[in-house]
Amino acid sequence: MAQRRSATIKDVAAAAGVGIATVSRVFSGGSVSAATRERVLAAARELDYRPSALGRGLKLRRSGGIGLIVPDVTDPFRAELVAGVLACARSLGEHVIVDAAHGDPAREAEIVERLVEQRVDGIIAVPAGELADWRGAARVCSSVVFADRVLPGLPEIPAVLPDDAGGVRSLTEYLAGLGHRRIGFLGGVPGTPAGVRERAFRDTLAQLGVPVEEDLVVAARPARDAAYAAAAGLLQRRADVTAILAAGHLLGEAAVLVARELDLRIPADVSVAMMDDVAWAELCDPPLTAVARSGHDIGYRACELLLREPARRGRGGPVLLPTELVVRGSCGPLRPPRR
Amino acid sequence: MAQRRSATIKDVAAAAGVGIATVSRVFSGGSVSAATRERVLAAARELDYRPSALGRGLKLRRSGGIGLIVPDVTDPFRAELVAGVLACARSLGEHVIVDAAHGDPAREAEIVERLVEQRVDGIIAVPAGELADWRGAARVCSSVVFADRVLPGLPEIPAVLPDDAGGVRSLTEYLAGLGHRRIGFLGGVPGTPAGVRERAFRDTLAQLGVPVEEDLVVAARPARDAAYAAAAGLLQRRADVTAILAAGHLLGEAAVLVARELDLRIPADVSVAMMDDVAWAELCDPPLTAVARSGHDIGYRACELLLREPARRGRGGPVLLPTELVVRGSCGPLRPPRR
DNA sequence: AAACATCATGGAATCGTTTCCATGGGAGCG
DNA sequence: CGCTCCCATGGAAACGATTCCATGATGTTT
Repeated sequence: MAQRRSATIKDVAAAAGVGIATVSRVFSGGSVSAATRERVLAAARELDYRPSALGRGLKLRRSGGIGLIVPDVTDPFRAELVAGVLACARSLGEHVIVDAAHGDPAREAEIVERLVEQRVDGIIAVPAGELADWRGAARVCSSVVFADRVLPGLPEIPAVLPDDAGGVRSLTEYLAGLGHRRIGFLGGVPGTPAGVRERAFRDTLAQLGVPVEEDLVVAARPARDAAYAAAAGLLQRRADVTAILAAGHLLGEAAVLVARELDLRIPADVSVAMMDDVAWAELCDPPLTAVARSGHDIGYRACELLLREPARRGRGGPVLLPTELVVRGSCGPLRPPRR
Repeated sequence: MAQRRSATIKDVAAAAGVGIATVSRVFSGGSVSAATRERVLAAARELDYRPSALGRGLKLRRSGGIGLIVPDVTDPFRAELVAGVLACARSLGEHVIVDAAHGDPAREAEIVERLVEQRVDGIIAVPAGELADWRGAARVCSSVVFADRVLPGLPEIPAVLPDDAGGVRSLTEYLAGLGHRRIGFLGGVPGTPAGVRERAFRDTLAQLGVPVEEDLVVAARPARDAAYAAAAGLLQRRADVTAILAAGHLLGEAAVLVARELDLRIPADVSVAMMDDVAWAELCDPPLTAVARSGHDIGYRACELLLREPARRGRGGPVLLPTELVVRGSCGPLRPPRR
């Protein structure tokens, strides 16, 4: 029972008195007579045999797994995305190799390299940069699907994205509808994909006839300290802003903390709304108005695109998933300015 | 350049005019003369060759990856744990196959089966139940380390655990020190590993000479709705509780929401403290006092135990990692009872 | 200068599967 | 009864790497 090395298909064949081809058929669904099948299964059970995915993978030239690269698994939105990929992959019988690139293109390139060596059946990535050999990976052994983000230099890679622009637009319109005119925008650094959101903000304001004050649009790296600094800078510099639109949950968090620090009441003194409806938005006091994009759906959809719709991939541009405005209590109508 | 099938070691050998053994040595660190090595690398680059982990794995009988099973990757604490495992695995050159069992032992058993077939070098699990063949997995191809939780029936499996008992003790002592005597305990269902926390709560109270009222100890399944129901039940049934100790972040969240619903001010009407220092604890108003256990450390340590200290595994019982009481503003001194 | 140790190198076996192809027997049909 | 057809089955050749072992060419020692 406790054999030195785990049983192989050969051992099972010998024990059942059949050829290895027959054992293989039993386990991978070939046609085998009922009696033989039973004998083989009994022998396999007896020997505690598990087919080796390595042997099979070598022969089949695929590992039966996919790779998933995210910036950070602890970000609640990314965690949801991971969960979505996991759910879809499981339903399709594939396993998932997950790794975090932490926003570092070099690290990401290493991960891609490794996944290609593993001969994964495909890669889903929230890409950090163009350093990795995305084209090579897509060509050599597997296909690539981007999720949540795209890379400007690689338009041919299929992608599944949240409708960020639509989300920002609805937030902006909502705030403007409440009467706000001096709306602070906390966004990401210009070079990054965050540009979509800032653009949507500007466009919507322009469309509503509200002038954009450059001074009210600030950018921060995606990190807690940077977000906090940006929010503090904005709120201290411009005591006359009446609303803050945070382009991400880290920025929203920063806005809330800074407001509390400065003794500004939400929404009496300043309204706050953000992108990303993470769990704490509801726990905040007051609960935060936010735009929800479903990380789960994005991950699930990306995985489907990768594994079950090879034909549709990349046709008709990226798949856009809808966002939803969740109104809570953090935004109020315009009041006379403070001070 | 865009060959039909990706280049193999044979192609590289032929292109470089050497034997395949030499190519193998170049890539896996054997001794090769500098000139030959250069020729081989040039040929490999030319052919865009990547060694196949499948071929290597078959020969070496190991895949170079480990498996990680958690109940749910979207739980912030579990996400941190995943990040810790990822960090350690990366530093040791292994990849990680992640899957979520969602608390279902049957699903977990399937995942274990799959990982064994993949011939992973080891499995780290936050186990859901004893249905999976943990012993078999540990024996056949890989070793198993439990993280964050253990299974009573499997004491021989090594484990890395937070010092839950210590954490609950410090919370209980803290609340009692503020004068609280009627402390409500929101815990997990009895059968589960959550028992450790309840036991620590009871023991600490006994030690402090405070009688335990059974009516104040309630249990909930680890889900939002169940947690909310438990918290609501407790606070409505016993309007005289002056403090709540939530044994997990979901329960803490429920306590905060229910208190808000019932118009109880924190900490004026009721003090709230919880296990798990998740991100929103700081964003809450008032910020929540909590006990921090580092998911990252638990994951990292479990991975180290699995991969680099096979000798120390399982000796001297589970590894206990310290917890830390983070005092914020959600607990106040005892006041005259409400009503 | 002979014997020997050292080193780079290639050949070949091996890891555990899948799958093509050949074989043999039984059933169906004329 | 003989022929064909089909189906279950086994043998053997991949798949792409590692590694033991043998070989020849060096360099070292007495």
